[in-house]
Amino acid sequence: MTAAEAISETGRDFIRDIIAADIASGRHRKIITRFPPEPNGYLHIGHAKSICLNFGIAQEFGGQCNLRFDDTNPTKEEQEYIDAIMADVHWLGFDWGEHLYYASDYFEQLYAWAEHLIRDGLAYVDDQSQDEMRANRGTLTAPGRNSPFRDRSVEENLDLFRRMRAGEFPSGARVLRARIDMASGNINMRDPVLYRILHASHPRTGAAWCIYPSYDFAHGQSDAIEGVTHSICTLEFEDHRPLYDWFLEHLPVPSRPHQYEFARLNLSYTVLSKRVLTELVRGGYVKGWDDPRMPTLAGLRRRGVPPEALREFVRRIGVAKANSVVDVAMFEHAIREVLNAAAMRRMAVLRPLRVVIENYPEGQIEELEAVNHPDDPDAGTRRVRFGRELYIERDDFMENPPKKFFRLSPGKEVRLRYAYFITCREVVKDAAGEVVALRCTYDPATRGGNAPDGRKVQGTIHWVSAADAVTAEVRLYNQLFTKPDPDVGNFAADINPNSLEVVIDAKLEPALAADNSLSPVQFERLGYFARDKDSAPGRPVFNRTVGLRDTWGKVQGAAAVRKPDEDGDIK
RNA sequence: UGGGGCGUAGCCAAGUGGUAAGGCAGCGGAUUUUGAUUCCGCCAUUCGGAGGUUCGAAUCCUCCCGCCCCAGCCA
Repeated sequence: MTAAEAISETGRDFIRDIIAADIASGRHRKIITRFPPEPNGYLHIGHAKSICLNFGIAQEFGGQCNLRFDDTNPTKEEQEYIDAIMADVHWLGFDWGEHLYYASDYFEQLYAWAEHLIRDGLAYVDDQSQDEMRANRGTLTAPGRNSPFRDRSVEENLDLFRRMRAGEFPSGARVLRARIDMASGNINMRDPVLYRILHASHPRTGAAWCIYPSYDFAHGQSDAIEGVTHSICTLEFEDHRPLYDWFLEHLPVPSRPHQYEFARLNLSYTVLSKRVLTELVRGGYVKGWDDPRMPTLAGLRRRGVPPEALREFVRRIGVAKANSVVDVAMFEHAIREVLNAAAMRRMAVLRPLRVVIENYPEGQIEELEAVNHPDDPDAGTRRVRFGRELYIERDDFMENPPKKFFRLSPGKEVRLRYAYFITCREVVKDAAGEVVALRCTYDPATRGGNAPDGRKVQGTIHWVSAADAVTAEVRLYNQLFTKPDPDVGNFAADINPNSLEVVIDAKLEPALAADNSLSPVQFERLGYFARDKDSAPGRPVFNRTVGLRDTWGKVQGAAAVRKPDEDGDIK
C-alpha cells in the first residue's frame, strides 16, 4: 500500500495535509512523531486518539513514532504508570520499536542548555516566593512586573544555579526563569520557570537530581534531540507554541521541530480528566484503573472492547481544531461493528425462567445443530443439548402482553432457536403470585425450527437446557455518569448509581464454562460479552461489553413513557 | 481596552471561489430461525449573523455575535 492509499483509507485532516505538503516540498524526507505521555495515570480513550494519530501518521508516511515519557515531575510520576502505558500502547496495536525514550534521559543536556541561556543573559535565578511571583505576574489584562532579581549578573546566576543543582537550597526556595517579557499578552512568555527545586526521588533518575526542568523547557528540546519533525499536541498548548519556538531559536539544538495542535477527544456521558479518573479510583467509586466502567484503555480492554474498534472509532471521528463532544453512541457503534463480524454466537439466559415441556419424554436428551456465526459459514456449527426442562429469559414471557409482543405468552407459540416451536399452556405461580415456571408443549415436527406445514411464528427466543446449563456471574455495565456532560468540578453528583448490575445466576451453554472459551462472544439476542479475569474454575464471570441494538426495547421505553396502562398493556 | 483558538444538520466531520462528501443518531421500508446483522430510501435551498467584492462565496474582505483555552515552581 502506498502512502497516498493509506491516507485515503484513513481520511484526510489538516495535520496529514501539512505533513504531505512538507514531504512534497522537500522540507522533510523522513517524518518523526512522538507520543509523549506523563506517567502519572493510566491511558484513556482520549489518549487513543493521540496514539492513533501519531503512530498512524508514522506508519502512513513511512516514518517513525517515538514513545517518550514526559517524566519531569517526580512528585506525581510512578513506575506502575510507565509499565501500564507501555502495555496499553502495545495492546492498541502500535509499536515504537527501538524508540523508547524518557525526557529524564536528557536531564544533563537540558541542564547544559539552561546554563547556555544564563550565559546569554536569557535566564536568571529568581529568589521570589511563589506568592510574590504570582503577584508580579500581572493578570490576563494587566502586564506583570519585573522580578527584583531579574538583572543579576551572569556569574551570580551561574553560581546560584549550580548551587541549586548541588542541593544547597530547600525545595521551592528558588527557580530558574527565562528572561523574556513580563508585559507579554501571552502569559507563558512572562519569564516562565525553567527549573524548580524538588528534593524528590525520581522513578528513573532516583536521587541524582534535585532540580527538575519544567514541561516547557523539556518538551521542545526533547523533540529536537530526537529529530521529531512534527510535534502534535492538544489545543491547550497552542499558546505555549511561541515559548516552544523561543527555546529552539535561542539554543543550539540539533534539529528544528514544529508544534501542531488538535482538539482533544470529549465523549458524552464520560469524563476524560486525568484528575477525575484518579479520584474515581482513589475514592473507590470504581474498583480500579481497569474497572470496565472506566474509559481507560485498561478498563475498555477488560470490558471486552477490541483494539480494532478503538482504532476504527478514532478514524471516524476525525482530527480537527474545533472543540467537540462525540456521542458515545458512535463509539458503541464501532464496537458492535467489529464484534458483530468477529464474535462467535452462543446462547445464555441472564434472568432464567424455568420451562417444562410437558409432552417431551422424561429423561430424553437430544443434540441440535446451531450455527456459530450467521454471516460466516466457515465458523461452523455446534451441537446444543435439548431436554424436557429449559431456561428462557424472563423478559421473553409476558402474561398480559401488549400488541406486537412477539415472544411467549399464554396460548402463544414461538420458536426456540435451533430447536422447536413451543406453545405456552400454563403459568405456574408461587404463593406471592410470582411467575416461577411455564408449562409448555412442543411440536416434534418442528425440529430444527421449521414447521413442515409452513406455519409461521412471530418470535424466536433463546434458551438453555436446564440439565446442562452452567451458572455464571454476569456484570452488566451502564454509563458511569447520568449526564451527557458530567460536571467535572463535582463529578460525584453525576455518577450513575446503576452503572453496574450484577447477575449472579445466569445460565450458560456449558461450553462457555471452559477457561479457554470464546471471548469476546455474542450471547444471542443480548449483546457482546467478555470473560472476566475474576472467573474461577466452574464459575465463569462475564462482562457485557455492549448490548445489541434494541429497537423493540426502544419502542417499549417510548411507549411506556407515553402511555403506561393499568394492566401493563401498551396501546 | 490582554493573548491564543474555534463556529458547516441533534452529534462528529469533508469542503481551500464553480453551486453542501461521509459517518453516528433518527425516521420509513425489504430480507431475517438474533425485534441483531444486511439492504434500500428520507434527513442542511444552506454553512454563527449582517454587509461587501465577484458572472458566481461555506470558501475572499469588513463589522458584529457566540463558544473554548491561558494568570502551577502541573503536563
